[in-house]
Amino acid sequence: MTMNLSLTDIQQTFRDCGLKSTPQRTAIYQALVHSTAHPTAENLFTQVSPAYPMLSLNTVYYTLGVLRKAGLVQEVNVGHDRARFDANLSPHHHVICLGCHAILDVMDPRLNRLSSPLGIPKDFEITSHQVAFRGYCGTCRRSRSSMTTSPSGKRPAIQ
Amino acid sequence: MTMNLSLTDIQQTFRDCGLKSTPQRTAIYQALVHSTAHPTAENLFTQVSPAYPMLSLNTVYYTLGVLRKAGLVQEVNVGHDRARFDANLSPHHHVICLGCHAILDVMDPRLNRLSSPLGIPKDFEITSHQVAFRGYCGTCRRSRSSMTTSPSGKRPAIQ
DNA sequence: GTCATTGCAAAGGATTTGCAGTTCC
DNA sequence: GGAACTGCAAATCCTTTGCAATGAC
Repeated sequence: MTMNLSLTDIQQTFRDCGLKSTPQRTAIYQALVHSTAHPTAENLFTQVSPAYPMLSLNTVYYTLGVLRKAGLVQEVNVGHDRARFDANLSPHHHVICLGCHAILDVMDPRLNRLSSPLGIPKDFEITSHQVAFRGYCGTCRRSRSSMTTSPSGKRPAIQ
Repeated sequence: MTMNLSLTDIQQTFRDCGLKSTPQRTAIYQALVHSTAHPTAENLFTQVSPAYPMLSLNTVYYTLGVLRKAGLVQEVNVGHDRARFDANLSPHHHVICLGCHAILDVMDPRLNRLSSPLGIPKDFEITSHQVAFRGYCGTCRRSRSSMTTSPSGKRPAIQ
């Protein structure tokens, strides 16, 4: 989520990017801008559907593709599961909960200034970087600790 | 790629993890250990197939799943395309070429010591982090610059 | 008027599941 | 001997493609 964009703001954004402004497109983008949950295409479909019962999931995919190419949206990839989307355009990083797969934005500016990595070919041009922190959110941590605590304190070797 | 593991090393590793040692499993793991290319399941299938003509792609998936659960292999996710695998167990990071989708390991130890990120809930427990650098390798950079150079130097607004 | 966008249906591609036969321990 | 592993086939799930109708500019 970047900020509170009004409908007219969004339509102006579309115009600036040379995109046609349709009700579906506006609704999908607005839902994404106002979300911090990094929703999937289907999440957005479910959220926008009530207002546009004729909306098809295909349109959500198509729209997200258009917005991505226009640079208004980024795809966040965690695991090789379904794609998740983010309308936060400022450089930022992510924290991913391994339990519930929640994704949180991390705006820590120190992470934006990592020096170029050692040991890569000199002619490799780095254009961006992103840090992914993994761990367990409070809720998942609590439910895990009550589950996996064993007398020996050992974890099973597998899984 | 971690190091040069012999067949007996690999069989010992499997034994240590409580995994049965089969020819297919050994071949798949060996191929992965000796690769720096972060191959896909299908890459590994193609590579191992000649020696084991009866090998099924399913077995490759199954094996990679077993190795992942045993902690011998990690899945590297770049984009939401096919999963790629890495037998490098030491903490490390990745550089991804946006042109050819090559993935390089980055062993820069400074990246292993990032401080905990600001602005996340205090009860979120971070267990690991990984930095993904993106850019263009020398080859892709050269073919791109000869292609996209335009008099105005402007990039197209879309795509 | 033209071309992007939409919706529906079908296709595509990566991965998983079911199951019988085999192999490792 | 028993459980894990393998191979084949079919199923599943996310995403893309084809195409005719609609709508934005």
